[in-house]
This record gives sequence, structure tokens and C-alpha cells, in this order.
Amino acid sequence: MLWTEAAGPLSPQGSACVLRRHPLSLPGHPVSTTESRAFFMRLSRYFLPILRETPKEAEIISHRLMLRAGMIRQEAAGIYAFLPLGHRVLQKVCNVVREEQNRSGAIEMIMPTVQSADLWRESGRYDDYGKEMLRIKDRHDRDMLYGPTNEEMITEIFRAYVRSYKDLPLNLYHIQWKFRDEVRPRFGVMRSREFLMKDAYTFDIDKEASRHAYNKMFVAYLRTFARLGLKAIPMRAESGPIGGDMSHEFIILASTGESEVFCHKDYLDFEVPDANVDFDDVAGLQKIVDKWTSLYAATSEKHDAGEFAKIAADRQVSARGIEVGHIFYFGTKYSEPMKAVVTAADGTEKPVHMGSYGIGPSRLVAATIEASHDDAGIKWPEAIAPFDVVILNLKQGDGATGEASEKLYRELTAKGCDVLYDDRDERPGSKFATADLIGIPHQILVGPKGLAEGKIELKRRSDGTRELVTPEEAVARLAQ
RNA sequence: CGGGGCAUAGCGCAGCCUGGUAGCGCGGGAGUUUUGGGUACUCCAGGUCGCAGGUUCAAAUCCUGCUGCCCCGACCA
Repeated sequence: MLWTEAAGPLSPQGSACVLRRHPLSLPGHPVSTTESRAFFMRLSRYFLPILRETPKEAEIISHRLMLRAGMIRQEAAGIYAFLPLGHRVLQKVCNVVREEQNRSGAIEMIMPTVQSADLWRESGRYDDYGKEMLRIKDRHDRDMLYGPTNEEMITEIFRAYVRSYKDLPLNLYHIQWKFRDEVRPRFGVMRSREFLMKDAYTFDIDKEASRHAYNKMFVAYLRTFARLGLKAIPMRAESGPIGGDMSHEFIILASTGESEVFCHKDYLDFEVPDANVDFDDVAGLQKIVDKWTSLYAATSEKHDAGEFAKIAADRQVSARGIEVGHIFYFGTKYSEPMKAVVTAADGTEKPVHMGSYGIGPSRLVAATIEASHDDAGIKWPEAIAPFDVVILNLKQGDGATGEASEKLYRELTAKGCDVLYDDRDERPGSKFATADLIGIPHQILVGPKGLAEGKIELKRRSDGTRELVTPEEAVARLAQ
């Protein structure tokens, strides 16, 4: 029933990772005996704790909307539970990220959240990292920590197995929760202490090879953000506490963004590489990266007013931005102290050149809302919407609307759509408000008036347009 | 970590100054009504007033300490 479909993201490409469990496998949850209701994602049976009023602690719009839409629940400062709706979005973001990482040749794995301090003593960062690192002791009084990042661990794994340049290049990534004990967490999951992070780590024989690895991730990021419906602009960045010299931040423009950014307007119209881009084409990738780094783009920290002024006035963009990704090359910073070396073609041992590449899915969920909402609520891009379609039965209890709604549900589901059915015993106004708030891209309004003429109403959340069509047309339209 | 603020029902708040039976709106439950943009009405349930001390005949209210959370700044994916 519900769980079968709620278990995970349902986009066709992403379904491989969905655990399709039989409901019987869930202990403590008796299987419903109302067979006719099986396999319907009914809002009346879902867990969607909508808040009508805005909790006072929420300052920025994405935080407010995520709380109101029942997506998250704060458990401590900067620590959040993702409720079913939020979880669906998070999973969909992860799937897009995952697909693009895989496309570029990166290989997924997963590393633990808790790490041994010894690993960090090897790189020298145990003492450098400061209070952002959550340090803990286990029962044997050993120093442990909740990972704020995984360079040391991946380097340890690499050096344990890889001996030859023939095994390079290598790109390993994982999507895992991290913890940074920020002094002042804020803005909901935009800047939480615990956050989900995709981290990729590349290993190459030299800097040139590493540049290609860097370019692969650069292009993968362009594609990832575009698929999420975001305009992300790569900007030259400081390499941060991890060190290095080749580094870009991917910034999306949003009026409520946390920092000020400046860039050339042409970036907004740059073409994003399509799915057929050849990631092994070294020169081709370099060309794409060169283009995407050819114009001025800087965050306020690196902003050069003089350079910016050289751009034609009507091409200048000065806006606020949110960092959603960060990639950097850091050479042998970890491979040297941690002795991650391979034998090169000439027989000598060389420390590998590394890079790391982060995207924060949990932050992306919030960032997307910042970039896409209105007074009524969230407007999800189709790629990460928790559901593709919501069917609103405007007269619950009316046999005709119920039948029409369920028929629509079955047909859309059969066509691969992710459908939510609002079968609650609520007034139409309440259903409209809920649907708008949670931002499902397409609403199907099934009411007695329209049904009398054999029509239902199709409403698009993005621009509010609505049209009367037959149920058959609606299905054809939504199934693409 | 510097500065400011808050903590009373699930959520939003009043009550505190001037100590004396803990309130309102929303939400929840039962019902009547209504049925295409959060319908109206009736009834009901729900709070050791963040925690611990103290003052007092009496503390949500006054005093002390603690904890949690939020905002501004510095910092950060």
C-alpha cells in the first residue's frame, strides 16, 4: 500500500535504487484489508503535518515553507528530521545527483559517519579543524569524531588497495550525512549542523590528469543543477580549509541568497552540455569548462569592482546567491602525509593528485525553494517534486468525483506518474491551499461541476494556468 | 564567540509591570451546516506556565542559577 510507493523516489531512471518492500515486511504495521484502497497514495492516509501558521523561529522563506509543508522537523539546533514529503524531495535530489555522477564515470560507495581520530592525526587536521568538528569518545575512551568530511578516510581506503598508475584515474563518491558544529546554525536545512552531502574524490597520476577529472566534475555539476531546474554559475573560489588552487563554487541566484555575487549576464543563457557529452574527450571537456569560466563571476569575497565595471552595464548582474556546490583540486595535500602513492610508468613511486567535489542535497532542497516559490507556497521543479501530480477530489463522498479521481489515479500511475490523491474530507478551499503549499507541479481538480460536462480542470502550479479538459486528455498530457 | 531576545495547550499569542481559580485564535475530537479558494455555529478534550532553588499565607507573575531555542555580527557546504 502506501509504503510500497512511498519507499523512495519513483522517477524512472532512479527506480533502481528503490527498495520495493512488501508491506508485510514492515513489523508493527498491519496490512489493510480494504483491498480496493491498496496502492493509492491517499493524503488521508499519508503523514503530512501541514502547519497553517508560520512557526516563529523560521526566518527565511524556504525554512518557513518547509516547516509549513510538513517536510522537516527540527530536533535540535541545526539538526532536522526529514518527514515523508521532505524525504521524497531529498531522495529525488539525490537521484539526479547520483545519475549525473555515474554518467561522468564516478563510482558510488558509502563511508561511515563516525571516524577514528587517528586517521585525522595522520593528515594533521585533527588539531587544525577546530570546534566545528564534533569529537566523541567511545566506551574504550578512544578518540572518535563525527565526520565533517572524508578526505582522510577515502585516502586511507585508496592507499590500502591501489598500487599502480594503471588503476588510475579513479573517482569514488558517496552521499552521506555529515556534521559540522557550526557556531550558529540557521536558515533551517540551508545551514544546518547535520547535512547530507555528496562528496566525490578523484585520484590521478599528475596534475594534468587531475585537471581532466576536475573538468568531468565541473560538467557533471552543470548538468546536475540544470536538471534540478536551477541556474548555477561557477565562480572562482577560495579553496577553504582543505587547501588547493583549482577551485569553483557553484552559485544559484536567489533574492534571499546569503551572500552577494557578481557576474556577467551571459552566463544565464549559456548552454548546458547535453546527456551525450563525452566525458573521456579531454579537449572537448576543457572547451566547455573554458567557456563556462570565460566571463566574470565572483562572490563578494573575491569581487573585483574594477573588473566588474568593464562589463557593459546592461550585462552586469549583481545579485544574491546561494552556494550549492564546491569543487576543488588539492594535489598531494593528503596523499603525501598519508602515503597514498602509486608506481608510475617509469617505476618510481608518486603521491597521487586528488580533488574533492561536494554537493549538498539537503541544502539544495532549501535552495530550490528560495529560487522557486510564491505567496501560496512552494513551486517544485518537476525533477524533484515529491509527486508529479496531485488529484483533488473537490467533493469527497460524491460517488462520481471519487470514481473519476481513482480512475485518473490508476491511469496516471500506470503511465509512470507519481500521484498523490487528496481524498481528505476537506473543503475545496483547504485542498487548494494545501496543494499550492506543497507545490506539486500539476493539480487535477475533480469537481461535480466540471464532471457534469465530462471535464476536469488541469492546473499548473508554476504559472497558475488552468484549463478544462477531459480526463483522457489530462492523462495524455501529464504522461507526456 | 561578542551583542540582543524568547521559553505559557500541537501552532501563533495574551496574561507577568501591580503575586490571589491559566486565557484567546488556529489546529484536534463529536455534531449540525456548508460544498470550486482555508464555511458558520454548538459542544468537548488538551497546560506539573522550560528546569532547579529562593522570597511569600499564596508565584506563570518577584529574585537567583541552569538549560533550550531564535535574531544581529564574526564564521561556514
